[in-house]
Amino acid sequence: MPRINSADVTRFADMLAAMGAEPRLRIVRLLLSAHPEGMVAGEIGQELEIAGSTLSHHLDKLKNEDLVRVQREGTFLRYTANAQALRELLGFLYAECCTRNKAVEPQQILCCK
Amino acid sequence: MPRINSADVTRFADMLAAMGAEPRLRIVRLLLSAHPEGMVAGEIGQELEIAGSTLSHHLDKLKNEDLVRVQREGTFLRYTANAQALRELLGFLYAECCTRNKAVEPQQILCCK
DNA sequence: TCCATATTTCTATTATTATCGAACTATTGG
DNA sequence: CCAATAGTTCGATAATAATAGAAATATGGA
Repeated sequence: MPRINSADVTRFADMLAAMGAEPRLRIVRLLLSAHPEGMVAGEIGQELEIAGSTLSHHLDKLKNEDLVRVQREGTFLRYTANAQALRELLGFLYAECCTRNKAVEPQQILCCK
Repeated sequence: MPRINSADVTRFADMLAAMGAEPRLRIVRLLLSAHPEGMVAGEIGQELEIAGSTLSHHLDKLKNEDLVRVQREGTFLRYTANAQALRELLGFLYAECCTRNKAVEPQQILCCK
């Protein structure tokens, strides 16, 4: 069981905050649904009807927490969800709720049939 | 697999936002570590060194998202983590990452050995 | 080089959030 | 009823975040 230190808590809080805004949660969902190809910024904005500059700001937040990755494709920028980061976040929450304590039984979660 | 609608996304975003502040994430962690007994407000504030009025504000946010429950014990108020709400949040994230899409393999998470 | 397109960065505005002392409310015990 | 204790609500301030139009930057192609 990994040891969780103060810096980890700060980091996971930041990740949760990044996902804790409706436009950004929608962005992450959309990128997951398009995983692993991801989507270029314009497609995301069109799909979610977010103004370009606003979208850019949200993508920047997600990028700062390493929840999404970006790579240039000519004049486009392609964003993808970072599965590893999401894995770590889920692992943290599981450790907190299911492993470290007995608040939530693992088998009560969807994935653990 | 449960169908996720727009209202769900809003609700989960709000829950993530509630956990996405370091003081509140610490509160939830603390309450989970004391689960299922929970802790009275004063103990939480003492442990985390948060001023009373500030703590009250954070507990209110968590309560609004139903992430914690409260009950009076004489002159004390005892707060407990709401395991069911956490279960739903974890289930949602799992569905998004592992089930609905293939971004994160279930067995890569701690709980699914 | 110049143009068109994609996206970001800048700038400003508005809205939300965090913090905490002070005042208030609730409960128990005398 | 009064005092003591626990906790919340109020009020003010400061900090952070969201939004979006306009200007700037980056890329590729004519």
